[in-house]
Amino acid sequence: MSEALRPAAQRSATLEDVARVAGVSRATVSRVINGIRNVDPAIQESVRRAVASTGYVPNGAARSLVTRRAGALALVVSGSGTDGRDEEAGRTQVFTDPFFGRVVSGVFTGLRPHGVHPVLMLADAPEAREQALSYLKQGNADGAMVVSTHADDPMPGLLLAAGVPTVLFGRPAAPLPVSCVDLANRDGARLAADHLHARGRRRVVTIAGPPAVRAARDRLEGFHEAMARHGMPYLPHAEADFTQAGGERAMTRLLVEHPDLDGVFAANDLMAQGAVAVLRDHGLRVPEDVAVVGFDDSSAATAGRPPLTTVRQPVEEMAAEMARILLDVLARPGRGATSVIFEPELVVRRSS
Amino acid sequence: MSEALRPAAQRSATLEDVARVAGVSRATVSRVINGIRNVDPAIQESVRRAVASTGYVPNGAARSLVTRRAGALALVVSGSGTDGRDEEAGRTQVFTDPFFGRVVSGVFTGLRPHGVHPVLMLADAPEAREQALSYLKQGNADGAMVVSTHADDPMPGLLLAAGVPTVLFGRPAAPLPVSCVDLANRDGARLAADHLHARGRRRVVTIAGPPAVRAARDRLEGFHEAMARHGMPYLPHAEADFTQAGGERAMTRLLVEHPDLDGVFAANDLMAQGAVAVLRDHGLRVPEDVAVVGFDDSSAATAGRPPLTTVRQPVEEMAAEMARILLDVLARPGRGATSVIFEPELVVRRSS
DNA sequence: TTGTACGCGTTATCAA
DNA sequence: TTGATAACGCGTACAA
Repeated sequence: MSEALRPAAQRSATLEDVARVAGVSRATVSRVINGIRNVDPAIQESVRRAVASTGYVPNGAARSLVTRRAGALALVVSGSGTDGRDEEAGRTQVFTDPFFGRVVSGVFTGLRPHGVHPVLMLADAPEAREQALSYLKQGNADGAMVVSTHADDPMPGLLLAAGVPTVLFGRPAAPLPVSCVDLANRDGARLAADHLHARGRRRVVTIAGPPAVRAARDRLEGFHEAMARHGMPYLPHAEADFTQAGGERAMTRLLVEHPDLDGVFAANDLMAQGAVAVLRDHGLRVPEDVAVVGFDDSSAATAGRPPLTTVRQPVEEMAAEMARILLDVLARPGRGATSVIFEPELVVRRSS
Repeated sequence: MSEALRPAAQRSATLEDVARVAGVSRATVSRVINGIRNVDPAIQESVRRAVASTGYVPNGAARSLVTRRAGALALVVSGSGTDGRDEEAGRTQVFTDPFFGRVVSGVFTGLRPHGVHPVLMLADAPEAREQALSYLKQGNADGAMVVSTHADDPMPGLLLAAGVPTVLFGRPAAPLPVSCVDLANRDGARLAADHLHARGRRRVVTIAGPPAVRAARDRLEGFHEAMARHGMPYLPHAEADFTQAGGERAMTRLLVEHPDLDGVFAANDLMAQGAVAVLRDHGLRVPEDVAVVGFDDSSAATAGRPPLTTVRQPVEEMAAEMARILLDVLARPGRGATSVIFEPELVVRRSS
């Protein structure tokens, strides 16, 4: 149709245009733009003027075609699919979890100084995984940060096989040669155990996370180990799904089977919050009757009443480090895998 | 250095390679890849085989250089900066809010069918805005979905001026010719008002959101209008920042000034949750002594005790629609701005 | 239906 | 220090 229909269809200025205006060659303009030295200051100035007057902005595609850099990194949320539930509800569940928000926040902290943006990818089903993988193989992102929920998540392996620079949040299940950041989950659980024991709790139960999640298993095992050292080798526990509702259901079951319990350790704050709610529903006082300890020190820990004693996981710092590691791998490839393990910390509040 | 140091540095296959293997021209391979008809089935087959054997994957940069399409859309969180607080803490605040998670979830719903991924951008300060803007101008994303917190956010205007296809979550403050999705916030507030009035509450207070947020203002005004129609023209209100902690502070203040209040309307669920906590701290029963109504129907509404009566904002649907509109604008440009207003719905739970 | 050939906007190499 | 010029990998008129 007529050009008139697209008023501002003005092909945006190219290097060529700037060069013409400045009266130099494309190459020189490119050098100025990319801050390469060896350019006459006077020429630099006139080029800058030309850039301003033409409103020139480099074309990202052309640039990455030749540099082989996309200037973007993927943040892959690699899940297990939404076990039969409504698909969108499952997604909302994942993205609404404070954990996800903290990861995003930390990633920004790590990426911002480099002017890189994260592209979000959800790999929660085979097709979605393929889609994400092909997107990465196309070079639309230079590397991937992966936070996966299931221990048997195939994504890390697939990325590695595809040669995509990758860093994981959480150690890989199989011993893959891949960089990662993680928390010393067992240590964290031990802190909780020692604390509950020191508080004189002797009938303690655990609300564990999904056994398919490595961090969940580590927390459970670490807790049980520590309690065993305190002379309490057999502890009841119920499994839940890291949600508050799941925590409520688990607490309800445990309360039926062990009405005399006096301490609860939950593998994350959301479930701990659910536990507190159920305990109070049953007329039990927290912490007088039952002490509750959570895990993560997320916003959920301070949202309820009473605020939760919890094991702090510095998610933001970890995510920022994950981003930095990836950036580093990109900057000088060929280096071996790095892994950084963070130490948890007990935060005592009023629930214990 | 020596090539040997980079084992798998094998330049990935190009169209050219595939063509050679299949014994056809680049053009034909391209046609097969892009599903263009008029290709002999036999040739199609041999091309596919060649693609498989070479492990060919199209190069995104080269492709978008010629198609002028990035295949990515930006999700811009355009804030006001972190009013003096710690920068990362403010970010975590934003990303941890259930609202953000729901937006992300909905965006995925809208984008997934088209194989497009959202690249996340945080424009919470002048530099960040510039960075985001230039990223978009470089063509790294084909359009932007903007959820901005402040009414006087310059981002929509800047994007429009830059010619970036844009859709807003929430009407623009100034009457810009830009597409958007929004909620009929005043109607929602009216639902809450009518409900509280029907419940016989006559000493009602409001916890409003930041006046700089348009939705917050609309909810406050809508509530007051409706209450005025019920014969209660003057209602006390306190302003907070949409966080639970803010809600707690506001509730505390209101309680001091109006110890006899019997109803609270909060402009979002997080603040309502905070209000409930404070009310219970003061020995007041919800809903017997004080009825509380929230807004959003986010996960916070069902997290606490009692679960909140609230005005449902279908954030996921709205975000999905925002994505679809943007996709549509991209598909056929030159169309006027579309705006879709969603209707809120009262969800009665036990807090009122 | 297939192939040829050009252009997309940069960066980078090599002379000058 | 600067300027030609060759890639980079792909889509697509146009010709065959």
